[in-house]
Amino acid sequence: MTDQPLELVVRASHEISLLTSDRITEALEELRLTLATAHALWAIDPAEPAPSMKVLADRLFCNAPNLSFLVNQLVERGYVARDVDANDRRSRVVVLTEEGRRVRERVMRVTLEQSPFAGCEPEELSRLAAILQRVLDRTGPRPSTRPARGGSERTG
Amino acid sequence: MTDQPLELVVRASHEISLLTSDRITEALEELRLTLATAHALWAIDPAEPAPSMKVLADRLFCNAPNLSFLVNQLVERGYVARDVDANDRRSRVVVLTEEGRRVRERVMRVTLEQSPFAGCEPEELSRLAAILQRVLDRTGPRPSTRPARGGSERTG
DNA sequence: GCGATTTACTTCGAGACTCGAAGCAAGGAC
DNA sequence: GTCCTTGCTTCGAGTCTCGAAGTAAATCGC
Repeated sequence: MTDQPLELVVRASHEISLLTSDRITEALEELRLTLATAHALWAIDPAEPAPSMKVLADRLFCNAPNLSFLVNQLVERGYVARDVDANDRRSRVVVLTEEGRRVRERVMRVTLEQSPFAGCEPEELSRLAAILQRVLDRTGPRPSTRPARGGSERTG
Repeated sequence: MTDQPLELVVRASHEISLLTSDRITEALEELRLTLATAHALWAIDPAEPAPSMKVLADRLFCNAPNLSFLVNQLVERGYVARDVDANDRRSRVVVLTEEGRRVRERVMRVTLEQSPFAGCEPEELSRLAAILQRVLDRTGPRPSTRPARGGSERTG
């Protein structure tokens, strides 16, 4: 009865995430990051406009106080800076520093290398990507870690 | 450059896990569980022989002190009990109580319902299951949350 | 048998994460 | 200008996680 595909998929997906987290923890320590701060750093794509605290909190499924804490960690380590948004002076945007960009690249590289998905054939990976993309699209648009390639996003 | 399938897959998979966690948190509170304790409860399949603390810790990617803490939580809530393993009196096996079985069922049901994967067509789900199973198989056998259907496991 | 080592687990203390409540400053309605 | 809302921060409490140290049982070497 444990063999229904949905259960297998949910468990496998979760297991793969945990395994990946477990494998990268050591490398993250060298970068003075934890899983939480590394995830926050990952969520700031230098190719996109700098996200506000609120946007970032939504991306990370966490609340404002928690994000303040995480960003403080990154600021202390010199990986990001806070800027006041000129269009709304209540809002602070989080900007990667030069070193932050480098460290973020390293986090991504290590994570992709260590992921069990790294062992997939390109063809298998493409099928997987297509399915997962569809699944995410169906859940309704998220505050975008992944900015919708053909997208209608009006980021300014 | 963000479009390579591996990155998309790793991010999507992680995102889906987080989204699922976020969605079930409220329901778990009613069961007096957190994500960590719910995960521990999930990892104890009543159809398999009761796992030792060590086996359970391996399944959850956590260490011994942490597992002690989690099992204590579950014991306090009446969902599991510790038994001394007759074959090795150093070892304690974790056994679901009657209520523990019921609560575990509920955790699984809620999680599967709330998972973004729940929206997949059966055919899509099967393809996904096949791929993920292959990915996990390639990473080497884990201490088994998922006991290898055709398996050669000698559980005694 | 008996001591030394290893293994399974627990306790303890510290650090990291997360949240709700409360507070502050800026924007918007009127 | 006043009231309300929004974005963020600070604070305090609770949860999670780990390493270090300790206990008990098993195993090894003899």
